[in-house]
Amino acid sequence: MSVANIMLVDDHPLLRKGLAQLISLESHLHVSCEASSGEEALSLISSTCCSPDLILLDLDMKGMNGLETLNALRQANIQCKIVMFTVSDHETDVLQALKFGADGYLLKDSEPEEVISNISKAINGELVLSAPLSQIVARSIQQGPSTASAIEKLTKREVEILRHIAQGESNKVIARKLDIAEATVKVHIKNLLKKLSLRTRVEAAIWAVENKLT
Amino acid sequence: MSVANIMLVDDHPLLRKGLAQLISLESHLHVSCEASSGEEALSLISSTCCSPDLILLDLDMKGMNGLETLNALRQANIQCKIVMFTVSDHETDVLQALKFGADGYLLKDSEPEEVISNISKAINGELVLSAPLSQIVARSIQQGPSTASAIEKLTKREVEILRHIAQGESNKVIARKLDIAEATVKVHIKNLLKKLSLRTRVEAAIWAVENKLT
DNA sequence: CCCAAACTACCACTAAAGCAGTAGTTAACA
DNA sequence: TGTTAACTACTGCTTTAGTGGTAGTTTGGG
Repeated sequence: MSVANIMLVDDHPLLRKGLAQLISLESHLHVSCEASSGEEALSLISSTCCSPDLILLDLDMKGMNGLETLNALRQANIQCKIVMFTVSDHETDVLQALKFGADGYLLKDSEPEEVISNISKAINGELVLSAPLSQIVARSIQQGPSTASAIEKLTKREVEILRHIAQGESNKVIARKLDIAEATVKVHIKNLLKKLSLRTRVEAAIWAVENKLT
Repeated sequence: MSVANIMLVDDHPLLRKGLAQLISLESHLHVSCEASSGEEALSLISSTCCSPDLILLDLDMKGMNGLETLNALRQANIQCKIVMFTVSDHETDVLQALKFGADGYLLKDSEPEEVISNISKAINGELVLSAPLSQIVARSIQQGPSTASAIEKLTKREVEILRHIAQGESNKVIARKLDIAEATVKVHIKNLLKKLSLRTRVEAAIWAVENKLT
């Protein structure tokens, strides 16, 4: 293969610089364009201003986050390799990314050499994961598709109510805001707790915060 | 002034590379050494292997975090400029850092030019803050030293119990684990809620998680 | 030595949360 | 068309949480 074009999507300019510089040291890799947000990435891609062979995509961005961007890109039928590049080693993020069609998931605290070699592998069609993540993925497969897409099992209403719980609101307040009976709120909470295998609203709030549902 | 020596402390090798490269473009700045953890930074400094004019210190690191490192450096009577460099715009982090004697607080999503100019200013003795933070700091000063060091107002026992709340445990469970009466747990919670200006254990749990007390 | 703060404990009470079961309406779907 | 899932609502009940007040012990600092 000649030279692979790479697109960087990250809202930290400095990290982009670091990555770009690192990549520029490799003769077979070339950073063809950069975006500082999911929205920008989408418009760049769709306007065919650049057609990278691989996209390095940050997860934790303002506005449209990495997973949403990934999903949007795949919906738009973008076929190039997409590798997530993030600090999050949360199981849900990893599994969601893979589910949405990511070709890899690398952690930002990896060694530079590892990042480069993984990018190269991804370009050649390998699915690459940062070492610490293999266990997580393996474990989740053993346990079945339970913990991972837990949130997908929730109905819209349940997710909505979970967000309110994660704001510390009481059932009464939630009921008033959603204009439904407090009893109904309780029902939804009972159901969502069961789906998430949690026991109390406190655990639900913690879960929501840790999974950035806020 | 001739050339200012800068030390980078961050557990992301890539970000260090990016920063180093950016800084190397400035003739009056020079990266004299790097550390990937707070512990490493301390040992490098104390062994006088390097004596930087300014330290760029990440907040969110494994092991010893940025605030602890900052504190340790100041305790060790290190007089050089120390500027925090992080993604966190949490009020508590900013105020804690300033309290511990940081000479600045920059956000990682700043523009590179802004970072460079702020580093230069810090070296010249200015206290530098990323733009979005000025408001936060100003507001907190208006409101008095309340929200900031909230956690410092908590007693050891209260912090301990707060951690348990942040695990989703009930009063009964906490009481059993700490081998005290449930009524006592309630008293501690009542007190810590008041100190943190919160109303329920759910809010406390959220607070704890968001402030990484877990 | 005394004081203040922290930690402990109890009581009584109100409010909130959670569980179980029943049941009506709507909308999607086979 | 019948079935299922989601959303809604209610009752009744038990458990947990939270507030107020009182009060004893311990501990560190002036």
